[in-house]
Amino acid sequence: MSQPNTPLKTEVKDQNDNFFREVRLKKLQELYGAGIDPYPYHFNKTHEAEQLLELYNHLENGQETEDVIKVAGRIRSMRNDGMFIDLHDTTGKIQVFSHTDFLSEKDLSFLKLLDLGDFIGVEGCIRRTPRGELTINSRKITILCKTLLPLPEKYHGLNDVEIRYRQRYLDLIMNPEVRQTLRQRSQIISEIRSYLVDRDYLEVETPMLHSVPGGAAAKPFKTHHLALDMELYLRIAPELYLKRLVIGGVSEKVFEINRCFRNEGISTRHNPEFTSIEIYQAYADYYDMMELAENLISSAAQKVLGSSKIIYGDKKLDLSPPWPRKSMIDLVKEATDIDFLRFESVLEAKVAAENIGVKVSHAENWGKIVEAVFAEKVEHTLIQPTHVIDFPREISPLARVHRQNSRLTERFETYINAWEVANAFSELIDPIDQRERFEEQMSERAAGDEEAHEMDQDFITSLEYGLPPTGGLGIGIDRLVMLLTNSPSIRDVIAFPTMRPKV
RNA sequence: GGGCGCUUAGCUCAGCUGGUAGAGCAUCUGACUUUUAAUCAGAGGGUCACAGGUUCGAACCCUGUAGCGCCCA
Repeated sequence: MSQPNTPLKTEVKDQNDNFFREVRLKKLQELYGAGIDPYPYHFNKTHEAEQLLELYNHLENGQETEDVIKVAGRIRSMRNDGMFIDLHDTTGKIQVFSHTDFLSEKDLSFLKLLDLGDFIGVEGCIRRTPRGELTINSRKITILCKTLLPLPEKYHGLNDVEIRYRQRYLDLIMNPEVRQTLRQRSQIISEIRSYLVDRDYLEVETPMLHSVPGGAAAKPFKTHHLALDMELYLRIAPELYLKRLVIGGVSEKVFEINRCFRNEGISTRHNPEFTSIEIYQAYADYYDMMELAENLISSAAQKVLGSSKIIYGDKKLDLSPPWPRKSMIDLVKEATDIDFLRFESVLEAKVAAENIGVKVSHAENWGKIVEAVFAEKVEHTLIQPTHVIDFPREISPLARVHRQNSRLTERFETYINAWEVANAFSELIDPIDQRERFEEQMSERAAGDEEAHEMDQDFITSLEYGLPPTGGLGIGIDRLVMLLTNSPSIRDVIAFPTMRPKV
């Protein structure tokens, strides 16, 4: 229960904020006093700012019209005591002109109650000023929302990265490129979705709450269900559920675009919650998935940016398919002159890795050693899109054994700008092999690898009812959006990145 | 987890060798009234992230803490 006599609690940071609020609260009271509702319910706008700029593109300097239009937006600038207002809506800016020729004394005095940041609706006639600015001669201004706090400074804007991420709404108001990036994110996801839906892939949803976290090597977030009194985990990947759907035959082709959660550190390329797409296609193998990855990504770039050649930082990236396919073993051989397939024992591989300065103290099997050498010696060289194919079996417990070499699997990861952007396999469909892989993972877990996969008995059971040959592909949406929007940090492409609470 | 750096007015930033707080924008008052970061005059606005320490004296030096950033694992 709230106490009736306690003053209204606000999010005000300090006394100075109060000073700015006091001024605006006074204006708010004056609006009420004049019988004006500072928070009305509705406004009938007829045009967007950008639309007007196009519609009246032909209007010459100094030319006036009798066309009455209505626009709405936020006041971003006022000059000459409110005589000139820059009104911004989500499409752009239009200038509003208020003059005694068109407005009463009462209307003009109302202007004094407006502040930068307030939302207003304007009705008036379109003209172009002698200096060429498209302008509305206002006949009537309606306040649509009185603001209580001032916006950051208009010229230098908002730079403080901490405020930008914590109060993203301010970042969005002040920085057009932030709006642009988030709009492009939406478009990219939308294009990926329609590419797949157009080709008869079925979009599905699988659980976010897992009793056994699976489908990836990662530490999960733990939570608790009260009524069932049980531990649950936020999912680290949807993989095992999506395969169950293919087993069930809801569709031969399914995909899910949704959040995953991994309990690990934060960096410019990692956020604890991130968006991925996973796609499964019956009767397909990893070669089909390579083509799908290339087509999905290049067509998204084409649709959203108008080109499959993109610029990221100081690099030019060409996403036009096809992308080179190189085996992990060969890439390591090219970089180090060492053919790890030669080594039959873990010890031989370990010595070879250590001889070239790669630390493998925690790598207790051949596959992990190869992976460590790859990560250190090769990864940073993979700037242009490259499918790295044929991963060691030990680090790929959900991928099918390679048809030519039983030490490897039919798995690939796609690297762009040295980042892992996609991960895909010919899925392991043999239930007996899958059980053995899980058992190997369990012994690694017992040996201290917290990220090793857990046994999922129901998944094995589902495989025993039969998963057809299937190709699976996962793409990290956030990193893809970073690449396509030239964003240096993953936080730039996530509207509300994870932050530690302040105070 | 480790290293380096940042934190000063609402915002953007100065602040010298340690001597007690500055500018622009924003706000308020007034002038002006077809401006384009409008202009002019004046005013108000500070727990210098937080907590200790050194010192006659700390935004500044030292230690710790917090948040944030970059790099590394």
